Amino acid sequence: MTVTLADVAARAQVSPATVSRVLNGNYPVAASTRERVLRAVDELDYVLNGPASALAAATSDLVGILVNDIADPFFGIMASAIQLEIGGPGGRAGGERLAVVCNTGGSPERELTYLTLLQRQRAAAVVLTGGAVEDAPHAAAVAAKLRKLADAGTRVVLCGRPPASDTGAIALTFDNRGGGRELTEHLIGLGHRRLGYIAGPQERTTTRHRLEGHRAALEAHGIQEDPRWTVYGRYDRQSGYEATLELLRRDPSLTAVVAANDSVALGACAALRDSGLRIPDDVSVAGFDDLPFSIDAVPSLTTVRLPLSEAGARAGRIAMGREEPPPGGIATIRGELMVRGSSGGPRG
Amino acid sequence: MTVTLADVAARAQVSPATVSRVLNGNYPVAASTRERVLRAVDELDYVLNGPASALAAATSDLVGILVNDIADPFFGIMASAIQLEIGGPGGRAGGERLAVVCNTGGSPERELTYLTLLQRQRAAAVVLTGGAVEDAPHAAAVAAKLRKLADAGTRVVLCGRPPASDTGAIALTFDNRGGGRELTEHLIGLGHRRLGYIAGPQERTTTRHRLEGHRAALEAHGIQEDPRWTVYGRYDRQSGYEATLELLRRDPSLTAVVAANDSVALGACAALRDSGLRIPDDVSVAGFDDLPFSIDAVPSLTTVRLPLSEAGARAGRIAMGREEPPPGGIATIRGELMVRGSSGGPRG
DNA sequence: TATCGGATAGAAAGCGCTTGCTGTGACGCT
DNA sequence: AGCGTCACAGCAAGCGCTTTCTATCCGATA
Repeated sequence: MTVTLADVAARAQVSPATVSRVLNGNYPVAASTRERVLRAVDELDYVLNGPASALAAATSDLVGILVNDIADPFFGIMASAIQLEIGGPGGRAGGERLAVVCNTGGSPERELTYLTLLQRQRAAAVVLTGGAVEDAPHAAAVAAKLRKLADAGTRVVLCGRPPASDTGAIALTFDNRGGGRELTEHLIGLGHRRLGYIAGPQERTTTRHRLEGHRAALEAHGIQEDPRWTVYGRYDRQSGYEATLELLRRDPSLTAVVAANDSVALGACAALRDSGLRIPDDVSVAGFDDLPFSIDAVPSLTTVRLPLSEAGARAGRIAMGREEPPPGGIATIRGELMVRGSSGGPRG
Repeated sequence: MTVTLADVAARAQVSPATVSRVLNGNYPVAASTRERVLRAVDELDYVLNGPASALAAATSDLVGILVNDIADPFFGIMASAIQLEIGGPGGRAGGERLAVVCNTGGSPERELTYLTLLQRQRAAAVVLTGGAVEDAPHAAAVAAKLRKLADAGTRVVLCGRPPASDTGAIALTFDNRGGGRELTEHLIGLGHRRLGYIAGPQERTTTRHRLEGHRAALEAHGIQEDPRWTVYGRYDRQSGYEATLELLRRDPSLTAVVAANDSVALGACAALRDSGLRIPDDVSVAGFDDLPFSIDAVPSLTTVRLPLSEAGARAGRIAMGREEPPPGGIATIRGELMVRGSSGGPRG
């Protein structure tokens, strides 16, 4: 039925071992023999049996990429960059590895299960993207899993995620706190004193860090924060829309709204517009991430650019062992403030 | 070093066979024994060796999802929906399958290589999303590969892709032609007579079908198309921007621009704005797909909604054998015209 | 009480590949 | 001429699991 190594060997009049070596190309094989084998492979249309090979060699060519939400370009862009470096066919790397993207949907359980699945497959490497959940038991469970993976020889890289100590994982972290701070300082510099903040899900590290940056900026400028000014939500447009209406209801005198990310900011813009407010004349809006669509918003969005592609590429290279990990296994990647049309001085 | 089935068996004082049966749960095992085994599994922190299991059972729990561009929400949304149905952890399905999304970047070679990789892994199913490339040799190669996969027992589903005859693949196709036609008829109905068209990459089926629909509408209404009115490009914003400037250069009297998809339309809007033209007062714009951000454009985008989530979910279910394939193995999914603010009557 | 059949558990044969070790000529050196 | 050295090629032992076939134990049946 299916063609096996042995069939190829028989056809090429060599031993299975030789065929294997030709295919893996890590052992001297005479040119003439190699050619004969290759011809047989071709003629028989032979396809290597991945599981068998993985079993025998105790390694596989699978690389896992965990993302929170594959429909969100934030993750899509990183995943794309990682995958390009991992290899996959046509990527920059030589070997053909199967880079697989796993969608956790932000659920801790699914994250854990995917890690187990990847462990089960004896993945060569795993890259986890996006913020982590701050639930202690879960964090411990993930850390334990990561350590186990690392012990088993799987390279583990965190991309845009806080370091997980004691796990042997390399971490490329985004400076969310610094970015948040810079963004809010920009608004304060424009003269804003009453700023609403639309945060992401409460339990995520990214949410907390960005918010901390925001608050640090307020504090540094002697602005007493009003608890009414913060609303938690999800990282999507609708959440931004609803949260903005809520903010407006709580305090109509706000002159600026800082959003947890660009999608949320877009929702905020829509809500403001629907409320008859002009941007930035009545209310300034700021986002985070600088996703491609942000520049197309009207007015274009002031935001903090995160080098998603670059970070992903680097994570991918490290995962493949093609780049030295940063000293200490941790690198912090800074964002860049992008001042655009959605922010301006407050009215009056 | 690593814990194996045998270790668990030893600890539970049973044979490896019994442990395997407990884990796979398809053979009668006494409750007390089962419990003992499960406890041993837990205590030893045993993780099944995927490759070994796949080898012995001659099947794997991998499901491949091929997408053109993972950074594009069009694919992200479909992939997400597919994955949810495939199972993956926490999905609707019971079994834990590893749904992996593979990013072809629109490259035929990578598409082919990924298919081989999946074949190598003995994937349980494969879902191909997005339009195909019209290059004959490549199409034949893909068809051959799909047939081989199907023969090997892998379920193959095409989602948003034209049928591939003789391959045993189930196809859920988007009615791009019909959608394109409807969209253009809407504009014609508003009074437009000079319509520019920004197409996608020339060699893609999706590009051709949408354009054919557009032209069919023109013809049906006795509008003689001017070759200058069509510009080919890529499916991204920048391409839309550039193409629009080109269209404006070629014929400044255009009163409407139809874009190959929403991203392109957004670029078109930006270009028009930058050229001092108002939307829709001076020029109407229309997109395709109705991605989430389309409603946030200013003005919001008239477009054709494609039920990406629904289609993806259905493809996923079919791939898992949980839904009957459509009669004949082919289903056409229609889009729905969404009339919004970016289209209006021509000036004058 | 002798016999059966159902319910479990085990033994063992692979699944298809990799790889350490063992030949085996051919070559170059002294 | 004799012998160490290479460059290759093959043997065979697994890798860790599944699954067929067989053995065993028991209560049930006649």
